[in-house]
Amino acid sequence: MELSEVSRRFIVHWGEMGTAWGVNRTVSQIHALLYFCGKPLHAEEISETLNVARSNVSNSLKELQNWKLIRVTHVLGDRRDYFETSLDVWELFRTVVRERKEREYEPTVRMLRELVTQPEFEHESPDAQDRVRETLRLMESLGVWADEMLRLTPNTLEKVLRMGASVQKFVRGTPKKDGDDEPDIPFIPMM
Amino acid sequence: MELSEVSRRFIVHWGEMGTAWGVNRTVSQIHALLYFCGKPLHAEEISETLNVARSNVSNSLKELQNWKLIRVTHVLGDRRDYFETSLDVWELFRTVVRERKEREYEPTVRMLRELVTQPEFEHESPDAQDRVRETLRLMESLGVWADEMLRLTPNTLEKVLRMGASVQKFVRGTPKKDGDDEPDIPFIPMM
DNA sequence: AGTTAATTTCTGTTTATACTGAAATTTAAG
DNA sequence: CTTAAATTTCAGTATAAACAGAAATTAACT
Repeated sequence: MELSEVSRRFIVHWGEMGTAWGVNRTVSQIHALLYFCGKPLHAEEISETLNVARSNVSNSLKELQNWKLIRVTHVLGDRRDYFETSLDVWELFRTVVRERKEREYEPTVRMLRELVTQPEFEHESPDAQDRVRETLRLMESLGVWADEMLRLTPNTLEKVLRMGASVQKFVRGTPKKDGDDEPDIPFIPMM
Repeated sequence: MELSEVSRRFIVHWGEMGTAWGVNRTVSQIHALLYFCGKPLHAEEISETLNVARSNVSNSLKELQNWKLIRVTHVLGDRRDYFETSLDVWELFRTVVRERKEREYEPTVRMLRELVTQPEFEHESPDAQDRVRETLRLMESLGVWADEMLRLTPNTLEKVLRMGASVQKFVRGTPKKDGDDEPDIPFIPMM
């Protein structure tokens, strides 16, 4: 398939950022391609379009399936597997968050939980104990919050996000004109 | 410095996760060490404690400074630089979010903004145009929201996080008993 | 200025990951 | 069952990042 200059730029950039996002270039490029084109493609076409080895495409597609970012489809009278991604960017976003939570976050929560329940943990300095416990607390709060957000539809999620500023007012009263907000306002649960 | 078994486990795990978090093992280990110990350390001591080359420590400390996660301090009658990290895990969290936003997110927003303003962009299929524009919209919403959250004190931030469920009720009315929420509820701005 | 401690920079090595091309396997159709 | 297409696995290569150790630089004290 011939790529337009615009799509090429989109895909190349996505590939470059992939590294920062925790996937390799090819994986990221393939996903960008499927998203931009908006139609199912087979491996051979991907391979030719992006100029990467067929086997590389195969492995990258498997990786994208692990991420739950693509699914297989078929076209009548064609044996080949076609791959497509959701075209709803909010849904994609949720999928990525869900996966990253599992990979980058849950393992540490588990470790911390185990650590604080060990008898030897009590031998640490009280300050260090507090720090570890606070870390666990933060991560658990984040986890609960993320799960709640992930339960929302993309549509609702977008609204919640747009509410950001309002939520702030709600929690802490009137916002300050400039600089950081006041350090400590008692929390009144809302309902 | 001699590490306890608990601290060793903490530091080793942190180091392993570092890769998934976008920093290398040593960088992550050093930060874990400084956080766990809760007192300033000089490079030599870090080097000995973690068994990594002095030069590696030097570079990793610089990297941690780029991340704004550590600062230099000094002790009277000692020429050496001592390094310490904030012991407030919420502040650390904010710092990391701020940095990651800049590194993993802003570049793409910039790219998308440029892309949609190019004249050639209009030649793409309307659907592809929409997808790119929606992607930009999502990322800009996220960015605004994140900036708002980052403006809060750690204390307030924690409260906002704990409000997660309530916010949801607020946006979409009563939560459903099970499964996904309803797809489309009109949004009534709150204030 | 000279000396020594402290830190950084540099170069080469190691390690991990990405990738290619070929071989092997699987899958579907005849 | 045979054949051919499609896909995956595998082994070797390339690339990039992490790291160690030495050399060079910087900074403090005499």
